[in-house]
Amino acid sequence: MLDAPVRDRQAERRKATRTEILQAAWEIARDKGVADLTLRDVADRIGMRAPSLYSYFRSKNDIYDAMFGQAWSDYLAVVDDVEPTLSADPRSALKQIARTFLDFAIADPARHQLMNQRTIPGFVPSPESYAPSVEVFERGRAHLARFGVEDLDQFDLFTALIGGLINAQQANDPGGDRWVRLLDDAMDMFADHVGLPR
Amino acid sequence: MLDAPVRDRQAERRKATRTEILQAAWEIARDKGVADLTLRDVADRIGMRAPSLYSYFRSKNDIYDAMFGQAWSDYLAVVDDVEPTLSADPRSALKQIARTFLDFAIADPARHQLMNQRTIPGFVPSPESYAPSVEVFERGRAHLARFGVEDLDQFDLFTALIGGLINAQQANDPGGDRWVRLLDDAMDMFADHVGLPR
DNA sequence: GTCTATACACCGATAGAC
DNA sequence: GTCTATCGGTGTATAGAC
Repeated sequence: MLDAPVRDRQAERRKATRTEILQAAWEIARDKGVADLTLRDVADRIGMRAPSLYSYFRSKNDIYDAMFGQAWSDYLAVVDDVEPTLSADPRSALKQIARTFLDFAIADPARHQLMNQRTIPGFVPSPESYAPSVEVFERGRAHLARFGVEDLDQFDLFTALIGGLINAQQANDPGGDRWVRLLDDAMDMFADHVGLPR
Repeated sequence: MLDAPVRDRQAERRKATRTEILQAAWEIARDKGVADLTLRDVADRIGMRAPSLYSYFRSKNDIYDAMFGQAWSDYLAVVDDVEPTLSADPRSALKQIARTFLDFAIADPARHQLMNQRTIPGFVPSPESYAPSVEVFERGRAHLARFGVEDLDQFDLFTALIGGLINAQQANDPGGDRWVRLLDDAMDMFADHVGLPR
């Protein structure tokens, strides 16, 4: 009996194909909207037939689920990069945290819709895909707690405020900056409310 | 040549059928989600075949458009009812205005999605259907202006704040009250920010 | 294992008989 | 005005070629 090979070339290939499928799906989602994604479009883009995708994902919602997890993992990586560079001044750090999230959302509205809205019929993220989003949430909470903002209600208000600006922007002035440019003002309002020093 | 009849029975009947179609559409939207609405379901509910709907609406998006306009007109009627009863105290009135909008949104999530999110593929409200939402917007702006909150940026922040709470509620804790119960606190935060008396 | 061909049920929309 | 029939498109399932 032979030893198992050190590298599992087949598993590597499989994973590479999955990545290729997801990449194509993201391109189409950015282009036509995440709700207008079709399996035939995805397959076409990588030279496959639609049913072949079922060798890599159990359903279309499974693809959405992988995209959801990937998006939040990507943002978690952004948080990892940004966190060490955050200002020691609470008010400045608050604005940096908010700005980072907002920039990420605005850069890709389709991704934001998938990550933060529950708008795709029948799609509910799996616990595994949901995990990185929970981690991002906890990171933010922990960081604000260092400033003395420890109340969950206050953190919920913080996230709702940022999300509200993003949603208003995308729904009422897509591509513009009417709401987005209010972010710093909004963060000052919040900082005052929770008693951060000026 | 005969005089035209005083009542146009045919037009009345036509309008009644349109109303019946919309009513059925709302029931299904509430039940299965606004994005899961199908013409066959709507037709079935009123004892028609799907193609017959095209005698009353030019497309499915036309139905969405009528629903959009109806929802905002309904809310405008709510505003009409509530406005005379608003408190003379700016801070209290602010909370009443916000609470009214939030209650309307939470009472029917499908309606809120249609009214305030741009999430249905290919649907863009027509100018006629958009008009009542503009009117609601102007009413709110005018009312806040009476308290000295005249800056458009401040009003935009006000609407984003309320919408953010609603969206966070529906996306992360549907049916609960984790974000919704923060409304009064959020309104106090905003009132402080714009300098309303305590 | 990977992919294709084929099929099914459903969708919005249209044509045409009555 | 309402119907039947049908079209092209969708997600999904499966049998079978390689």
